[in-house]
Amino acid sequence: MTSEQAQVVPKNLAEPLWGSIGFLLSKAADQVESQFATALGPHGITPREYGILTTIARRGPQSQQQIGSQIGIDRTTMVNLVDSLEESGLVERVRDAKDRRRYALTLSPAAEKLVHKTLPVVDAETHDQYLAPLTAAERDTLVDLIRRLVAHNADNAAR
Amino acid sequence: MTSEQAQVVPKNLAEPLWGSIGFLLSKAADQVESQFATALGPHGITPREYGILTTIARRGPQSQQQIGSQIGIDRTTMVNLVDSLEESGLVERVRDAKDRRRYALTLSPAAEKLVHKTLPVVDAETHDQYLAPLTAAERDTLVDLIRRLVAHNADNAAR
DNA sequence: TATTGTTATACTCTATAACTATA
DNA sequence: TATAGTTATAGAGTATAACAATA
Repeated sequence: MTSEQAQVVPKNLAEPLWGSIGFLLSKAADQVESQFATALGPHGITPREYGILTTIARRGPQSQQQIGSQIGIDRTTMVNLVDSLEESGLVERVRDAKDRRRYALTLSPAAEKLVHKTLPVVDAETHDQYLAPLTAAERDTLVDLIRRLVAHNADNAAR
Repeated sequence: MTSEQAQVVPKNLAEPLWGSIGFLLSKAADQVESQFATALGPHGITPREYGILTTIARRGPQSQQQIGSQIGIDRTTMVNLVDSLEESGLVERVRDAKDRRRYALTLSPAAEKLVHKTLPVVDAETHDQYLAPLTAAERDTLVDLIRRLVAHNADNAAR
């Protein structure tokens, strides 16, 4: 997989790049995001907005840049996303009293309910569906392997 | 990972979404592509152009749409990519004699050399570096798990 | 009528630079 | 001087519609 091609793959999977870990990761990431976006659609948010909401829920009110840096979104891109969340009535831009340059992004009651009741179910269902072909042990293994890869390559990454 | 958050993760990895397989896959895919793009840069091609070249090399001359469908690139996007490869002298647009609507994209001698001598090395080095934290057995496991996921979700995928 | 490649167009995502208000 | 948020802008990547040549 790393270098050469003489790999035995299922018939319909005998595409040229099916031995490439990069191609596989890219495909898998696209699939998960697509399915997650479809599942989130009825609730009026996108996967990235989900990331913002859950980040606030777990870490408390934070500035836009703090949130963006945790989930890999530029501060200029955060502006539009927070605009959208604010228009949806899910997030409020509250000025940080200690530093009035920044906001303390806060979840609305509707967002609290969404994050703690609805979204965990959507998240679980989507992941269960996507990971269906794997056993519980295999799922744990997969997460462990990818987490180690991402951690190891986090520094070097150009990104 | 599938649903709940009470996961034990390394300190610096205790980000809100580090238990989400979708977030991890997305991060990993970004890292690999970034590193691969950096490695390919000196050779004048991008990861997607690499995909086109290797597809022609393995399956022989094909139409732009045939190639695009195998690596997930729209036919309108293929036009620009092939333009670029043609300007670089790596690919030639030869009319298919049996169906003059389509081309039989062909590798130039320079591309043949690149694909068979240079790129396998670049590919191997990039993957070895990215997969460094995993043992050989773990690498095989990873590819197997992701391949099964991608295959299983290929049909349902909205894309 | 249908299909391949093409062009024009638009939409999303992202990033850079410059501005404002605060520090 | 530096930082958080904002705006304008531009660049990738992608997708839709319409067209010419060919089937």
